[in-house]
Amino acid sequence: MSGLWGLDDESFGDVQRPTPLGPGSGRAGDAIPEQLLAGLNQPQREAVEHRGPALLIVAGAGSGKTRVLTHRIAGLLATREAWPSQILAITFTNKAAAEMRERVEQLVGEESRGMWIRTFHSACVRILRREAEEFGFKDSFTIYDSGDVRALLKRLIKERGADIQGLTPGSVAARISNAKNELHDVDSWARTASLENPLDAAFLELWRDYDRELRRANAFDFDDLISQTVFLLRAFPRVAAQYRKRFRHILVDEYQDTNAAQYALIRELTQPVTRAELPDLRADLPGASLTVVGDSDQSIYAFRGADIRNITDFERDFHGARTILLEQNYRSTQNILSAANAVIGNNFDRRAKNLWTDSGDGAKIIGFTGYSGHDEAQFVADEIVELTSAGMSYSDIAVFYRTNAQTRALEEVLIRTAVPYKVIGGTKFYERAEIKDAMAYLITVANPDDALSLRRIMNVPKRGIGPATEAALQAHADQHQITLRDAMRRVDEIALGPKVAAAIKDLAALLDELSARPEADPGEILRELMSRSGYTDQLRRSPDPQDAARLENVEELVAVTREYRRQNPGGNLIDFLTETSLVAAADELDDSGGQVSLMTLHTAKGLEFDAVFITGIEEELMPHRMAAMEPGGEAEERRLFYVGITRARQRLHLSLAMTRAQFGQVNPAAPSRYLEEIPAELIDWRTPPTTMRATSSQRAVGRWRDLPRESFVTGYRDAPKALPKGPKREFANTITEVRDNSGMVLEPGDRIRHKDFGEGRVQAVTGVDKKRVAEVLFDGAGRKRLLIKIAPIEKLSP
DNA sequence: GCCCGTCGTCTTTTT
DNA sequence: GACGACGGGC
Repeated sequence: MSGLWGLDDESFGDVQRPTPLGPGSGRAGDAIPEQLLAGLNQPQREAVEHRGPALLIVAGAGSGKTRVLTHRIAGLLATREAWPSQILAITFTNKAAAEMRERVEQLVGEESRGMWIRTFHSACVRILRREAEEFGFKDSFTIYDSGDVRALLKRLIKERGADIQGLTPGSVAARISNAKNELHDVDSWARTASLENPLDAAFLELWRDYDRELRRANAFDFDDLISQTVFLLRAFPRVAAQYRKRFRHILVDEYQDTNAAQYALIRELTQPVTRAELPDLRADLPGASLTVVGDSDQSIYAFRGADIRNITDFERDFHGARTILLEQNYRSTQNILSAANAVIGNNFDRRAKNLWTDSGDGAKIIGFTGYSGHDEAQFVADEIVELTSAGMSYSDIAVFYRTNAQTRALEEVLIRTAVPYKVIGGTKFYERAEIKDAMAYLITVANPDDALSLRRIMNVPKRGIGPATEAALQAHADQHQITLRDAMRRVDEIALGPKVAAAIKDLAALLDELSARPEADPGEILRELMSRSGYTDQLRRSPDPQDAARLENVEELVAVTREYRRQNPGGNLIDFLTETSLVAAADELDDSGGQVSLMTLHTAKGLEFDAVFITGIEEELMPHRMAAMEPGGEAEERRLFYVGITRARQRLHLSLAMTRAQFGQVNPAAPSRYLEEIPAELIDWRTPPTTMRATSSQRAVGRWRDLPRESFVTGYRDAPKALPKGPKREFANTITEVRDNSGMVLEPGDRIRHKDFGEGRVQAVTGVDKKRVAEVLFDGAGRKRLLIKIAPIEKLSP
């Protein structure tokens, strides 16, 4: 236990200092400086000033909760009620944590050093690494992401032959995750389950296998990070007492998204400390003061165990709690807020809350109904062009959708229209095979016990180590109770061909050599691994043009690791891997980029933009057909829509399509029920939706799929006029279709023909090279900007 | 052991 | 329409 806290900036503040203040003991001598209170409205001010054991700040969307939290922290420091090291602020994303840290630093300067402002997961990783030895783990443990979990389960299911029972990696992973979020372990779950059910019995065995494999690999999954921390604090009271003594003020953001395990963690950390537990205390300490901020209307993570009761029952849970309501909105126009209020008002069983602003009605919400997802995407692109030519910056615009699959059409059209964009989340980069390979190499170096990563790279690049050889190695490992990595080192003991044996030995030697340098620059380790393993050579020599792109990706990863080292001097390989494991989608957001942001509605939470597009507002998509079946799912989907609406500051666009492609198949789509909940006068429909929904649910889907287009048009609710007719639009689709117009020379005045927009005249040409953009006035479709290189156009005449 | 073609499955949201 | 599983030919 000694050396628990090094002499770094996080050493314990002495709680017994001259102005000792437990929660509830009243205020310190110093008053909160007026500059920290200036500009706050009355409830905000109260939320900053209140002192007591527990405080719930119910913060409606855009009501300035980050401001309140940061000013509250600054106030605690300025009055000397707390030392920085006594503050623990917990968020859900790194971006939120970084923003909070930055804003506190702006308010109090250097003094913020030593505070823990972290996500749930990274705070827990930190505790687990510090206590690993005590707990029987190595502090070099690695973290399995959902892909790793599935890969492991896939193998285990196959080994047990459980696949015939219909158990899939996905379903088993979800069940284990849910159970762990409920703070179950295998044994406690077994006690509550009825094991006569063969499916449950098989699941239980798999879970046991899975946990055993994780332990053997010296690895944790995401859910373990929280639950194991709770188990640790419960099992080792002395360890728990250290943390309880240290953290005197705990603040939790987005409290409505906490699950049972996270709730338990907060409970553990806010328990009092007695002298019996920590003899060096001069007196017993009351539990830390707890401040939570949240909004039950924005609870959208029930599917991963978030329990809305954590926030609704807060006052009952935490004795002496005070609740403060923030309802004044500083973000959106009244029109946007009215729409949001109207939608969320349809959720029963909620504490009434009404967002308001004094900043005026603003523009009307714009609505659009497209024929197809492509048509809808074209609307989005056209509006973006209009907004930006009116002076709005790309980075102030965001496009939201319910499912990641919807990005395809949007991306195709945005590329063609030359709108710069970035897809947030989707985590594409780290999911590429070559990046996963490179990361597996790094993990294998950092954590030699991790057999999953070792298996992944064992035969990449090809070394002639096939399934049979791998099985022989594993058998040898099992037989001698050693790890797979040990078995590779001792390959001489196995009867294998000389070529394969030499390859295995070489690989083991390379990995061991780099494992011996745990503090080396991660970028340097990666570079050596990639070149000495032959990985880069294999890509370089390949005739496949895609391998050139893969090589570039690997090089980009090397650049990422180097950048990491630059930002975190002394950051070692384990630190780097931890950070990359815990990045959330929202963390990728970079507002300096000058790009439109594309993301799911879930990712959008906590963000705001001048202009927002919410797309795919259709039945089956919003509410999503899967969610609608779950208990409480329909209400949660409504909250999701509400979250999307309230992200917009100035302009809100709502769009849907009459048909939506899925699996390459086109299906009819009906307007979402939520659209009808918005008062009609708030929306200016460019093209209104049909009232198809009323009948669609009663009709066999196949029946009206074949109806002529006119039947879509008749029966529009108060439709001013029929949808624009005209030739059926064919959208040039896949961007993978190789089109290269780089040779085409266009000048103002040229006539061109576009595949979708028909004929038009070039007005101007800007940009250089691959990024040349033509501004074209089409005879029928109006003004468009096109990326010349890839636009589906042909030149007609000079 | 490796390569390549065919066929079936799948998609909700994420730390 | 993408990806993985599987089987046949080398």
